[in-house]
Amino acid sequence: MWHPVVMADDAAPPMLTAVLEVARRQLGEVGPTALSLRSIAREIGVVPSALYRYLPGREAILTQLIQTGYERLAAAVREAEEAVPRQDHLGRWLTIWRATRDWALAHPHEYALLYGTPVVGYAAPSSTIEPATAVVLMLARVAIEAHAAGARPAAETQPELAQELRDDARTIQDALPRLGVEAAMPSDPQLVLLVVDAWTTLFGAISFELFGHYERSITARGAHLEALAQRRAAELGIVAAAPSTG
Amino acid sequence: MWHPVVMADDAAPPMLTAVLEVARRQLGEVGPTALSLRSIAREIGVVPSALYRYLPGREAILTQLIQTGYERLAAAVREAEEAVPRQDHLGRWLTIWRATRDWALAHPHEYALLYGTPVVGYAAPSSTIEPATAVVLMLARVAIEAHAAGARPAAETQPELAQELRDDARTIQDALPRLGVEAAMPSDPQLVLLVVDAWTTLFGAISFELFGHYERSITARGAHLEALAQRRAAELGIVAAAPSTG
DNA sequence: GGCCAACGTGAACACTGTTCTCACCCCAGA
DNA sequence: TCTGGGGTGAGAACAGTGTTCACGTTGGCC
Repeated sequence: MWHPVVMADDAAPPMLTAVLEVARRQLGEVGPTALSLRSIAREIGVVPSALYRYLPGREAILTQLIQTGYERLAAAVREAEEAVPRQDHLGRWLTIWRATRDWALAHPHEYALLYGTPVVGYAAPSSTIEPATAVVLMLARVAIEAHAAGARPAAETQPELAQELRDDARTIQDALPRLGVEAAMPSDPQLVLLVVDAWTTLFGAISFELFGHYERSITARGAHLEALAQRRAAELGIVAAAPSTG
Repeated sequence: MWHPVVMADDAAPPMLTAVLEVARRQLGEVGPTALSLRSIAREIGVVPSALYRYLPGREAILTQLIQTGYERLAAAVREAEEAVPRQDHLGRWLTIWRATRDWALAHPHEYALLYGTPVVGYAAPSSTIEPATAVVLMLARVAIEAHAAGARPAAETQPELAQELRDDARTIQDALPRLGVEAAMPSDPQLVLLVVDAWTTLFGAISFELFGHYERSITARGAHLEALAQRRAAELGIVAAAPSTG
């Protein structure tokens, strides 16, 4: 059992913030598994055991980094997306994809901590799964607003869906308002599932790129992600807004 | 520098095979980063330094496990796929997806070693990237055979492709015969790129499932992967072969 | 002024990967 | 039959890790 410092946001001990600062800096250089508590203490100029006054152990540092990592990723993507005109749904959609990839390339080890092999144990603490939903929620918001503006999913990509999957879709749909997505959504479960599809593709592609699986096949990584984003947008019926002679 | 035992397939030292056997067994329990050379030596009943007669270090064990891991995955998927009638392209396609997921669920740590955060260093040795292509090659073969049988990609999912991406597609296409895929393929780059898309989706979804990102959203994981496979098949024009009253 | 709690130190333990020296043992050649 | 010699594994050692615990010091409050 461990009780000190309930990690309340108000008045965080300066040492704690120093630990997380140094930890994130070192994470930019060495990767999650190589991140060393002793090395962090060394850089702060303190003996390793001193950190145990503020943290229950090494895993807690990683958990904190995961949580703020999701928030930093979300902030970067949100900032990029908000610069695009609201009615340009395709532009917003593509921007989310690009900004996510840009952030991942700029912070590969931090990305690996979030989306690579879990290192804290195989069940993520619930405190880390809520901020993790930010990017998919942004995708969902764009898809919903595009739908409200008349976009319709391509009809031919509609296999018969298993009932349990329809139930998942409905549960997700019902949870959206609570997560800040004002969803006056059609009862069609296809929309949510297509968003989950796109979300999976986005991070699947970035992970493949960063983890070396495109090594001798796809070299035009940016263009490749762009094509994926376009295809997923097309499935959702999200098309270019500007005057296009199509 | 390190020279003994060039890892030739003929007459591998029994200790070496024992190491890899025990290593894979332990990998089934603890995960790649926790895999310990000392623990392996302990189980064999030998002192740690003894292993250095046969291996240059811990990373070499992981590299070996990666290589044979890809081969084991490929074997499992191939066995399942070969049980499906050749002309049932959709059935073969879906079987590849299911078999890959089944193997991943049965060997989560081994899957994490292959498709999670790289642990051997950020450039995979070239000996490990060739067997890694087996699954995507199987997807490609089915897509090509379906195409030869008349399947055509959906026309509307065709954004203008960047030239560099078309070049990648051509390079891949040219490499296929050398990799055992007898490809009398159309010059359309779309087909290869759609296969890469599907490949990315497949492992993206499995990684999301295993690494906990579907934790409170998608619970019907099997049905979900099935839907993804169906959608990717539809984009490639792979449809059910049997008499179906559409 | 004295007390108490928070703080950081230092030593220690149990691990890890890796290197090096040393003894053994078996087999080839004289 | 004796004698090397080479491959083999043991053992100790080094540097590093996460974690625990007992010990001083120090600063603020009564």
